[in-house]
Amino acid sequence: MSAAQSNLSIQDEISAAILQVLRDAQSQLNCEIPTSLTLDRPKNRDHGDYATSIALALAKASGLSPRKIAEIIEAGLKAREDIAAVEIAGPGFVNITLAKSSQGGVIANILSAGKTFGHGNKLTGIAINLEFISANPTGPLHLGHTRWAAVGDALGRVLSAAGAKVTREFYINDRGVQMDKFGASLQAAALGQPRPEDGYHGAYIDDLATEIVSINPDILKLTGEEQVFAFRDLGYRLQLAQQQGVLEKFGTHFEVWFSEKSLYDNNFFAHCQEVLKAKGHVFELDGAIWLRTTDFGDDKDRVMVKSDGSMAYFASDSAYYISKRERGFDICIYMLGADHHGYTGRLKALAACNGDDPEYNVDVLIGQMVKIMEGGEEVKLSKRAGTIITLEELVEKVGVDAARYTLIRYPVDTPMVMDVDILRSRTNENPVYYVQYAHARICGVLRNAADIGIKYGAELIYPELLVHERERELIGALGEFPRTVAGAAELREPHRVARYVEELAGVYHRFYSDCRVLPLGDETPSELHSARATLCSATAQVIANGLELLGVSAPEKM
RNA sequence: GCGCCUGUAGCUCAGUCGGAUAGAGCAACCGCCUUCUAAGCGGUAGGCCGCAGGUUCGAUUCCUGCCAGGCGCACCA
Repeated sequence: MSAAQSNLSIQDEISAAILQVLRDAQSQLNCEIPTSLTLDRPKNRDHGDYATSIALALAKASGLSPRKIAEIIEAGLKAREDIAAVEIAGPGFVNITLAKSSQGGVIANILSAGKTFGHGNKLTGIAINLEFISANPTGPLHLGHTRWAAVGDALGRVLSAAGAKVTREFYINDRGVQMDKFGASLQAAALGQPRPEDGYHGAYIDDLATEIVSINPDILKLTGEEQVFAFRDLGYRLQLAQQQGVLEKFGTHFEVWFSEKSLYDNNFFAHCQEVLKAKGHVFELDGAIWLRTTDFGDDKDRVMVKSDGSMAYFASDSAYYISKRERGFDICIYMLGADHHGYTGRLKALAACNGDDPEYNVDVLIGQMVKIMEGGEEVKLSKRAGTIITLEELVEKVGVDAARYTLIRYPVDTPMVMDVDILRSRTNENPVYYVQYAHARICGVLRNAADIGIKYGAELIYPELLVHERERELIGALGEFPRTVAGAAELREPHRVARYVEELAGVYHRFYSDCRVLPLGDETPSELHSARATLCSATAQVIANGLELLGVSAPEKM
């Protein structure tokens, strides 16, 4: 049975086979057999296509020498047709070289799966709430938000590819003192008065105030609080619409825009308080209502309702979490800025107070700061002062693809520096071009193939002809895509997809320079030309699928 | 004081359950375009993987301590 028919990748088949061999040898090994193992791709190609160190790992428990265990594996795999050679190396590594013909399975899989190649079922049936950005609707989205706009969206795509049912959600902080300060700042700007000291000072406030007055001139006739509220509410609507528009253009789409204010509609908060109370972790002290999060490892208990009767921010956090769970989400992912990392403990404790498993139901990702350099100097960020780099400005400077790609290709827990000058340059200092160029290059080759009548496709794989070292590397790299996507989903690390796609692009470029795809001059078209063109089309598919997961375009021409 | 994150090549950074000779791009130097996109490819050079212990057959990876940098520790939002 071929890999395509079984819908299992060749690695999966072989690792399953090794596990079976080990289980069959249970009596000799006399130790617990692991339920899964992954085959590594050795860096050194003398070590075959795949390698495992399982024999070394089991040596101690079984009391057998690693080499002895390796020999058992070798003997058990020998009969397989899809394996050309099994070698035992060093202290007990098992190196496996695939049969040429079996390598074709990867290409067949890619061509038959098309856009869904790389998708898996690791998270099938799991409903995930993915909350990110969640900016105050009091100003434009800045660079920190932009990192999440790119990474959060990509993570959503990756989780979906792994089978999860993903809902991207933007939590709108539309109540509380920040909103009131926003209203007061807009009012002051419209009336030509000095802004409140602790208000918003960016230049956008003037523009927004002007826009509000032109939409609703009567607002100037209002007085006092009524006028502040009118500015606040209209300003909120305009600013939210502005954020939504910018995000759509950025390719980041939210299924749900969740209003914090709505948590207090229809007594929802009271309901949440009851839910938590019933679980036994709510108490009163000094006239305030608390959640005893210290029962579950938080460093202090948290106030929900203050002694003056107003709602603490944590009241919203609690109600919002309850809402997510009651809406049926199994896993709630929070993507927060580094300045909010202190939230992790209380969010996990909150889940525990609700009777959930904080390690499973809550997943907090902390994103470190983004700095931006331009002209060799750091552009300082200060939202209040208004000298900010916004998402829009960044996109104007470097374009959506470069912005998204660069933000995604680093793990979020490392601080990153974006150099605008580099991102503007169209060289391979700029990895997004390197990858996109590989895709465009392949598309060019395939256009030419069509022009001169070289056929390619699933029935023209000819794996036994693809014996060149570069071809082997390329096929091997293509086969890694599904595992990369699954790992990225499981670890919540979409940057792995970006790194993978860079690696794949590099392997392709090397293949391209060493292996002529199309006939040269008056050379007669052969099966090898078709085989290589087919390999090219599979590669283009995988690069496109990878870029799709990042929300970055895969151009056919550059 | 407590907590989270980070420390890998001159620079920017990869390196999932511990594996074989630690990688990429840039910067430096040397090569490759009369035929598929040179936005590309090949080569040279560049490393106490922060420091010190520990666990292990084996540690950049896990544990402890220390040093350095960033961030946070409200009845603020």
